[in-house]
Amino acid sequence: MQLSCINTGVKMKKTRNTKAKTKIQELIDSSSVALSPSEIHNSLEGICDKVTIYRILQRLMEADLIHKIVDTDGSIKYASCHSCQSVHEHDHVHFSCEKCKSVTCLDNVKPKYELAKSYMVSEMNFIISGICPQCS
Amino acid sequence: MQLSCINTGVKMKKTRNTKAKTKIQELIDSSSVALSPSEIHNSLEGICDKVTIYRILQRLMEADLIHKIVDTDGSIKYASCHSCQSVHEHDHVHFSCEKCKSVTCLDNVKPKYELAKSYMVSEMNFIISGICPQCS
DNA sequence: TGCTTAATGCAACATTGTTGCAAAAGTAAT
DNA sequence: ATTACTTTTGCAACAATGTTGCATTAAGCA
Repeated sequence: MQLSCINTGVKMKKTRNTKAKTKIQELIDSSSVALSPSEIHNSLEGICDKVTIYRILQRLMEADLIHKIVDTDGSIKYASCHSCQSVHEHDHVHFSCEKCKSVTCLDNVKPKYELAKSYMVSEMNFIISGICPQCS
Repeated sequence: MQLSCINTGVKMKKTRNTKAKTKIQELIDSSSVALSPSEIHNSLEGICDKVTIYRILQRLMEADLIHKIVDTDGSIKYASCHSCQSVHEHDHVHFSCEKCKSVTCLDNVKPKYELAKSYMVSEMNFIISGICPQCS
């Protein structure tokens, strides 16, 4: 049984590889910065509806092919999962440049913190804003 | 010259203490969890327009009386500045409970990370989601 | 080729946040 | 207290982002 879903976990759903899905996945994979749904929509220039983009992004998330980043202003961006292979973790830092407005993954920068054991951690979103090396 | 603005920095603007501003400030100060603009609006039950709330929150931010937190889903919440007195820093961790949906400041939890010197840091938003002590 | 079901487009809607402008209210001086 | 000045507010209208239902289209398998 061939599944396009990488997730080897509990619930497997059959997902189909459509043109739009392939395009979006390629776009995110080839991008050095995280992309917002509207940026993706503009890049694809009417290849599909905005609703479709939201739904495809959701599917790519569930398939662990991309991950979501919440930017400093609360806007949502998506980036490819470069650093995570078998183990799927997004505990790395993101950087948001105030000048060029780019959001990038700092895959090898992982924050250390001490939390009381009474907290059960499932996810984290760590974004640092400032000026990136290219802009300074 | 008496100013209601704590910010001792460059540009000082005279701000007036209105009923709505006082109420909002009191509400945020007395809350143990971070509040969203709509939550504030509901709590105040029509004491003022939603536009006014956004503008007051902006003013309280500029006066360094409150700070903004971007939740896991990108929604914006505001919390009082308990931990920062003269030095105004928001380098502490926030916790977002998936069960009770509360966002709290962990004032004494400060993450450590190593960033290349080529990055100029100005702010950070670190939010960890999971289950809080009260819900587990 | 045909069947089943996932995926899409469209329209309509919900939420959040913003802008301009006239009216109201706070603050200081008279 | 009254006046004068400026900030603050309310209203309406708008913009951006994201969601839902449903009919239609198309992917993938037998």
